[in-house]
Amino acid sequence: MVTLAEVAQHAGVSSSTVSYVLSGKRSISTTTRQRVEESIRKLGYHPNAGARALASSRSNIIALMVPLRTDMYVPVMMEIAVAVAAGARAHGYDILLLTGEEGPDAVRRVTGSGLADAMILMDVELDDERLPLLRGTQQPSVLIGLPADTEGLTCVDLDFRATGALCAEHLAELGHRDIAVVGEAPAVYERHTGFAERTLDGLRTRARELGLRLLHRPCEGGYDATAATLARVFDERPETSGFVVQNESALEPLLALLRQQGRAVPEDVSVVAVCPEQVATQASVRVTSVAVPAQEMGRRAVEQLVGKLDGLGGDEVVLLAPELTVRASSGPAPVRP
Amino acid sequence: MVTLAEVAQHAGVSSSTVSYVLSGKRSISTTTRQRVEESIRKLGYHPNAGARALASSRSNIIALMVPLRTDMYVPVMMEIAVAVAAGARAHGYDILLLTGEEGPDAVRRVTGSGLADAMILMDVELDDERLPLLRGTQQPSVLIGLPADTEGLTCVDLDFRATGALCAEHLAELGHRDIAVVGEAPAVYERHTGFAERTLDGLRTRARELGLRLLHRPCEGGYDATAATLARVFDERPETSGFVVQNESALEPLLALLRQQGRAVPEDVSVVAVCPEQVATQASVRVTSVAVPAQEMGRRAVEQLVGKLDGLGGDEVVLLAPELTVRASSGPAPVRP
DNA sequence: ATGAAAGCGCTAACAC
DNA sequence: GTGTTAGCGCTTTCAT
Repeated sequence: MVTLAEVAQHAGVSSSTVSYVLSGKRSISTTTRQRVEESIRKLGYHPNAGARALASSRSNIIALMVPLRTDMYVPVMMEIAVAVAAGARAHGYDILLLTGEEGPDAVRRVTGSGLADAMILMDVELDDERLPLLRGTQQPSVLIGLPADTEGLTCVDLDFRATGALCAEHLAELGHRDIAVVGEAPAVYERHTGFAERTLDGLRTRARELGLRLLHRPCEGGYDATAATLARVFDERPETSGFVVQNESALEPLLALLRQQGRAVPEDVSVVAVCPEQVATQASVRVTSVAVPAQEMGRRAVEQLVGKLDGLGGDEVVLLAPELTVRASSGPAPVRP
Repeated sequence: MVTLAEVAQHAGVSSSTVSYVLSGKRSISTTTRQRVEESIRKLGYHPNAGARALASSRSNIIALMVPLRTDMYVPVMMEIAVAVAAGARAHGYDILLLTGEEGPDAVRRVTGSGLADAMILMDVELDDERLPLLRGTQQPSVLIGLPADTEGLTCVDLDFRATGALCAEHLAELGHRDIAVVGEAPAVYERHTGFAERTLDGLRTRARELGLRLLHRPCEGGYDATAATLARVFDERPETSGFVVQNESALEPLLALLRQQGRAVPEDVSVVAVCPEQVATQASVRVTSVAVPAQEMGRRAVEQLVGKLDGLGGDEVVLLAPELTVRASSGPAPVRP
């Protein structure tokens, strides 16, 4: 293994000079720099991560805690994770992947050992058990998601309340009066995941203001569960002409079911979804949707975190404004007989 | 920050004793051990990762390289990644997440800096550009996927050739004679990803042996692309009665399209898919499928790697045997007029 | 069964 | 602009 000292010797300079060439923390004459850089290349030198972390108290690693539940809104999570990884690398950081499984212990382990300089938490619950620990630590962190109390925390999330409101508005403008919300799986609500509850809240509030009737049903997703949900909806509210789909794995089944039932989209029924663009555009009907900007969320989270690590910027809640894209699945409400 | 020396002082022992209590590398009297453990708890001591890595030349970190392409067979990748992370933790390792983006450079960076003790590569191409580097390194590694030449490498993968063969056999047994393969996106073949080509190979070989006629069409997935593919298939081979779907994002669209065309599944057309269990069971028809055992692949990869790190076991190719589960989408071929 | 002490490779004062 | 050097916190011989 090539060490910094060997590089120094090879270049005929002191080890600190090599170190400073690497870090750029003090000015080096061009000739010296070139000599050092050449030695580095020739010897194939790579700084030792452990030694560097020990000496500098910085690992240049960001921990990313992703939910263990692999069965839920997976594509979005993956997209965020990859965006975080890419963004982190762009700032010189590597990503340590933690699964939610370990829970708060993982936070302790990572902060305690200095394994990571900072952390990003995904899938934050409204009253997340990891939050007290974060508040009590020096370690900078950013949440992707929004807990009930954001005091002392930095959060990045789509403004799901506005998202819900936007969906309600869109359907209201088209003349729909009876709206059904195909929600997330019951477990998501039981865990009090912020985004699900906020979306619903935005939906309900705006619906009330606009005089819409709203029916909300959690839905596991998949064909059978969606079929059951749909049957219940039309049973209880036959007049329903607008759907807001929150669980993306219920989207395609819903469209297929409506088709089977002879309900035309968007002539008889309008459908609006909250999902990644890809899902909306690849479905059997181009679906009017509010995109979950996974990439941007990941990118912004890293930016916030790097800002904190560099001592700039404090706690802040970044809520991304939702954008609704009208596609082929929504249209004027059918004329009532 | 609490250091090992502080623990030692608090417990009234030398620092080496504390170190040995932690590592268990030499016998300690019960009384001493208890005193030390108590001090550790009382002081809230956490070993410093950097120092440990420097002194022991082991980071207890495994690097995991996942493909950057977030749009492809994502759920499987995510499932594998999470399984790897969980498995690694169970063996005392953390996971460093690398995106394929950096390519071979990431391998150099990680091996050179001692950031990770070993690495797991996903999404391996038949002639992957990272392989020469791996062969030339001391760093243990495991591939998830199978390159063309496995000499000197350890690989874990589903036996995709057998998977293809299994699908062909199943349809042949049911009396089907004209089979169409809805393949992966063209880009997947262009990159010469092993699993796609092997599946096709297994399919073709067995089909020939069984006297089946086989039509293979790459397919981007999504509704429109699948519709186009389906149209071409029936155009060229109107007699087609069996489908093997390899691209999971073409599965639900295919089922919906067949339904729309009035082709009953499985009475008129049989469908067999290669996909995760969840996709097969949540589709609009319970789909006969060969499961991609993502969890087990991740688990096995970690086991292989830990074995290597512990000096046991050498290079090995672990091919998991495919299992076909018959569900509602496949049945006897329709009687020809 | 325990201690003492020599590094591991790098960073960052402190010198000049 | 460059060199010298004292640690960073831990592991691991070598002693006893």
